[in-house]
Amino acid sequence: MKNKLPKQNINFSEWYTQIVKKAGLADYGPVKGTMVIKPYGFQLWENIKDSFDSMIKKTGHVNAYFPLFIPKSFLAKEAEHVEGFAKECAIVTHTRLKNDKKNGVVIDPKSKLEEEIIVRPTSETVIWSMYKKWIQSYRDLPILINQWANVVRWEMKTRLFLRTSEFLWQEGHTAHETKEEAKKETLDILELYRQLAEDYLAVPVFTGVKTDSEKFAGAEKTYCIEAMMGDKRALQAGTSHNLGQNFAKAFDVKFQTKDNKEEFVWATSWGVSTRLIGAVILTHGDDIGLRIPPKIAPVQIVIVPISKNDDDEKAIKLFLSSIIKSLKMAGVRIHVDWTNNSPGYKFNEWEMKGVPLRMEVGPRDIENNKVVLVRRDLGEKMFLSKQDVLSAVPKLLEEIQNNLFIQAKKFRDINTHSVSTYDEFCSIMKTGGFIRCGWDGSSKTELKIKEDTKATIRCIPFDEKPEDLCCVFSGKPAKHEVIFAKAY
RNA sequence: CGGGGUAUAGCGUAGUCCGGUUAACGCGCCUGCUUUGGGAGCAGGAGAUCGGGAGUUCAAAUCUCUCUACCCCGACCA
Repeated sequence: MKNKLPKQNINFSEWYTQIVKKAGLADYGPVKGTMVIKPYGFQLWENIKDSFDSMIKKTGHVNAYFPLFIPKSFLAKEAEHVEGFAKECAIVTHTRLKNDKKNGVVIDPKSKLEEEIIVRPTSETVIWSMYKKWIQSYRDLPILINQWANVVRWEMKTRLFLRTSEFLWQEGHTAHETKEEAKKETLDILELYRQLAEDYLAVPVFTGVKTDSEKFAGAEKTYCIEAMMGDKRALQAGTSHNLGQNFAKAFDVKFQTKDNKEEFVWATSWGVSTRLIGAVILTHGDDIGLRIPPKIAPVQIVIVPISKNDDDEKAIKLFLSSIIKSLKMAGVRIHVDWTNNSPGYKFNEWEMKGVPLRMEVGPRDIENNKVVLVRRDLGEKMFLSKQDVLSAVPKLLEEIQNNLFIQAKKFRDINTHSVSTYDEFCSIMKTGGFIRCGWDGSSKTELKIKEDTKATIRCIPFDEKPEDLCCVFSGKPAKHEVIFAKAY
């Protein structure tokens, strides 16, 4: 055995970094905190992206593109927003380099910009500066725009996919006539995020509201999906913000109502990022490698031919041609590994890359008119007749998709505890997991618990039942039932 | 950004404490032949100014300083 991964339970963090690199998902870029997404990882992203893109198009949203560069002054228009992002902005101050005998290339001081430009950490400000031009009357509303883009946040500590200085995401920015409509939009999108996570990524999530201290800088309310990773820590997988009239006021975006009154526009924004790939890895991965849910897997079935000579190879190609053709027609993403590596090598390689199904075809199978199928999620080996393969593969892919979700949900549920005393709370936090408990609603309590245990309130779940609960920390009657966890 | 650790060929390591020939090994890579049902074999070959820079010395992978990246633990975040 070579090229082995570290065991998850020995060093989960190291396991993560290694699998990302070994499975060919990504590599480090030359600038600190940057990431190269390699073809296998990018196909995964494209599949996630396409799934969500069609969801939002079905609900009336359209794509557009706004610039990477934002005037520095824009960021200052919304007070909380500056506060939230000022500390992590990349700033363009000059526009030219020049040659220097001593130091190679240096900044040309003559090219200093009058007003410095920031690289977007998120696009609310540019977008609302444009919406001001586009919106006059209620007839211009709603605006339901999304963009697929890169953003830059200068993070101190970075990790591939989970937190990089530059990342890819989608950001939706909508403008509405009424408060209710904006709220509905925020919640409708959250529901799409839940579907994306659970039905496509097979990642079970809690849905809920962020507390004030955890909400987006500039939002009235932030709704989120929160998932549990394989090390029992929480990952915020998507957020949907009800921005109220904050950005409309900051950018002076008013519209005329039907009865000819002037009113500020109501706004939402929402995003998911390449972090979702991290969620997939950390939710489903095991000591062998990745396990990618079939719906988003770049390769859904890999075929490993086993041939002893050229005649075998010819026979296998012939045997496979009709199978491959029909599977492709059925929309199955298929790859045949004709490399000269040994079968054992290929088995390990593709298991590490998380391909849901493997088909083995050798002389023995051809003789019996059969193929071998192996499920990545269970390691189960099956022998199927050639005729049965076509109907079995789509069914198996569906089963694997469901099973990954069930396994992840089971894991999350047994590691989600309801507690009523702070002693219990602390002892559970030592071993990890989610805790559901009462909270008195004060930021002080929240902060104190964070200082003690490193756990934060991931969300106030929609299905909370605070009625008979007391705050786990203060003992006061609970204002909310919340979910605590250590987060990524 | 603070504390601790690591950095030697694409990957994993030995050598570093105690400075001294041509920097060693396994895997991978290239060529050829033989192979192929759980990480194939033989033969030949390429590949490292020892993370970067500065210093001490007749001599530095080895000692000193500094910078950078990664890992673990804290503060910030999607």
